[in-house]
This record gives sequence, C-alpha cells and structure tokens, in this order.
Amino acid sequence: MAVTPLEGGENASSGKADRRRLELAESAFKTLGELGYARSSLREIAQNSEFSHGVVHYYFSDKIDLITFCVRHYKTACSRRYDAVVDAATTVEELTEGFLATMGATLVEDTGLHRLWYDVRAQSMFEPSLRGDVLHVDRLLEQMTWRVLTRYAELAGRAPCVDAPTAYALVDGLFEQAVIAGSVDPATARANLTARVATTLPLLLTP
Amino acid sequence: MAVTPLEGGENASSGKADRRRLELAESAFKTLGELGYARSSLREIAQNSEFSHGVVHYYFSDKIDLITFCVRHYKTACSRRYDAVVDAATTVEELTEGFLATMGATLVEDTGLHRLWYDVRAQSMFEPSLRGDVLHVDRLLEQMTWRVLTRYAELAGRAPCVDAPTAYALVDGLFEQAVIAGSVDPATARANLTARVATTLPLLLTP
DNA sequence: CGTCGATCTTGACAACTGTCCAGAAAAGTC
DNA sequence: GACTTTTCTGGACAGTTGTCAAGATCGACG
Repeated sequence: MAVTPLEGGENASSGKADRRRLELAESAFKTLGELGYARSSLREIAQNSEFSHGVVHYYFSDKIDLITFCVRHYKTACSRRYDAVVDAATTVEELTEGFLATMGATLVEDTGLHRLWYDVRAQSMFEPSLRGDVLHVDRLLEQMTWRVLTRYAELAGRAPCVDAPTAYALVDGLFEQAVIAGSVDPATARANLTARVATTLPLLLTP
Repeated sequence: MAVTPLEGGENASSGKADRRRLELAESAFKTLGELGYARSSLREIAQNSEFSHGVVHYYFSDKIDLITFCVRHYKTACSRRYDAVVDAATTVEELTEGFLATMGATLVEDTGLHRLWYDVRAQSMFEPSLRGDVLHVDRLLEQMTWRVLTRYAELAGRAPCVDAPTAYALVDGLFEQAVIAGSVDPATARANLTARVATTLPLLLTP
C-alpha cells in the first residue's frame, strides 16, 4: 500500500509525489477556472489531464482536498504579483502606473483563477471545511494590498488613513466587480477598474 | 392543460398563480440561504414547503427560473431598506447612525439572503443564464448605495468624489467581507463592518 | 529474470440530480 | 350531481456524481 502520497500534507517536498500533485492541480485548475467549483467533476478534471479519474484519490483524499490545494497554490503565487513593482518603484507615479498595469493584466490574463477564487470564497460560507484555506488566502491578499498601500504612502510622504482589512476589502470590492463585469466585456472592465482604483488610492491616505 | 402559470413571466399579477409562486419562492429561499445555490436540490426545497417536488415545474420552468425569481424578489425588497433612513435624516450624524445601524442589522438578520446573493453572483460568472438577473440586482444595489451617499453629501454640504459604480463596489467590498466573516463570528463581523464603513464614508466626499 | 512495491486503470457502487408524465385530487362550472 | 379544468402527487427516467477496490502496469532492485 502506498501511504506516502497522502501523508505529505504538512511539508510539501516528497519529490515525485508532489510533482504529480502539482500536475494534477494544474489540470484541475484549468477545469475549475472554466466551470467553477460545483460543476467541475473529478472525471472532467481527469479528462483534462493525462490520467484517469481514479488517480485523483491516490494523491488527494477528497475533492475538497484537491480544490483547496489548487486555490492555495495558485493564489499564493498570485499574492506576490506586485512585489516587483513595489520594490522597483521610486516615485508615486511609478508605483501607481505599475500597480494599475499589473492589476489590469492579471484581470484579463488570470480570469479563471480569479473566478475560481471568488467562487470558492462564496462556497466557504456554506461549506465550513473550506473556511480555513479561504481565511488563509484572504490574509495573504490583505497583506499584499497592504504592502502596496504602505509603499504608496511612503512614496507620497503621507500615511494610510485606513487599516489593512479595510484597504483590502475596498480594493477587492473594485476588483471583484471587474471580474464579474469582465465575464461580459473584459476590455471595458479593465479600463473601468484601473480608472476606479486610480481614483480610490489617493483617498486612502491622510490629507 | 394549464398554461397560465408559466406564462405570467412578464407582468407579475395572475393572482392565485403568483401567490403560489411566492409561496414556493419563500420555501426555496429558506433552503437556498442555508445550503447555497449548488447544494439546494428541488426535492430539498419542496420538502421545506408543503408541496411535493413535482409542483416546482408547474410554476417554474426551470431550477434557474425559481432561483432567479427568488433572488430578484428578495433583493429588490432589500435594495429599499435604507429609504426610510435617507428620507428621515436631517443631519449627517443622523444619517450615519441610521445607515450603520440598519446595515449592521441586515448583516445579522438577513444572513441567508446575503450569502445566497454572493453565491449566485459568483455562479453568474460561469452560468451566463444568470447574468441578466445578477446585473439587474447589481444596478439596484448601486442605486441604493448612491441614494445614501448623495444624501450624505448633501447633508454635509459637500459632493461625492467617486461615481456610483465605484461607491457601490467599495461599500459592497466591505459588506461582503463582513458576510464571510460573519459565518464564523457574526457579532465581531458586525462591529468591524460598522467601524470600517464609518471610516470610509467621509473619504468618499470632496474635502 | 523474478519479485515486490508503487502507481495507475477500469469498472462498479450507491446516492443523487433535474425533468417529465400519467393519473389522483381539488376546484370550478353548468 | 356530472362535467371540465386546474392543481398537485408520486414514481420513473436517464444522467451524473464522489468514492472505492480489485487487478493491470510499471520500475527498481536483488
């Protein structure tokens, strides 16, 4: 019996098994981004990979296990997307421009990821077993937003006038609306998003 | 053959049939608020009503038809919740206090409705047939937010510095975070929500 | 080459889903 | 009361789902 694959939950470095897990997650992610949480069946996910549907239960204990792994993996990477911009910017204008460009880019490029995220987050309201991972990712995104805002404030020589959870909720509200609107018209959604975030950012600093 | 019930889609006043529809929707709403869109089966919904599962297809053409009817009905009422406060308030303090109190109340009282709404809105990203109704409700909520904000600005003798879609997205971002957090700890979620909205509102006016 | 464990496939399982329909029940009409 | 129409029931249908397990396949090692 093979126990190793399922036991690697805590630290992620069993080597071969973890590579398979990632491979599976990659295929699952493709399906999940298109169909969403509820409509993605394990058979459909497996069909978009090079494996059969049974192998999922060899590397993941559960459907939820697979999906949370997916969300965690991709959204963790996602939460680092602005790091380069934050580090490189030396003026407010540079930071603003870089931030808005990156944000607009991920809106249209990683649409599937964002859809899946908002879907899973909504599901977590009904499915308690999702809440842990959702909370974890939410904190990552909050920190991401906060890194941008504090750097923005620093470069402007001012201070944020809202705390991290508030800043995140506000910006995320704009972003979610853009993801939803982007399902119909991505280009307009992107333009609106950047314009609205550009309007909002200055409001988050003390005068 | 009975054609009447299904044909009443456009104008809603066939009398008896519409009362049944509302009755069904009421039961459906109860189930939907607890289980969410995906996990609510028609049998489960019917079991929470006084009818059998077959009757749903007599008054609704579809599962989606029932759910969108539900969301539309309840969220339309919801979008009028602040009207009294807006009309009655004569000072900024009155409006703020009334608005925050009502908002906090609906957060904990109508939790099911808000959960269902965010769920359905997320599903609309994957299910195009939901988008029409979601867009419609979204506009209602945007107007609702805008009515509050313009009155707030008027009483303050200032002007809003963001447009209606931006204002709605920002406030809704705070509210959605509160609904999610409220799944774990409603009281704290409510306290945080009112505090954060109180911080945010003044930022939406020109200095 | 043969053995053994890890890995994967395939098919089966029981449960559940939305939808439809034949007929029971109820309501309305003369 | 006899009829027609509306309303409702309960079961059947075909499909899908997550899960599991028995066996095929593979690869490494002695």
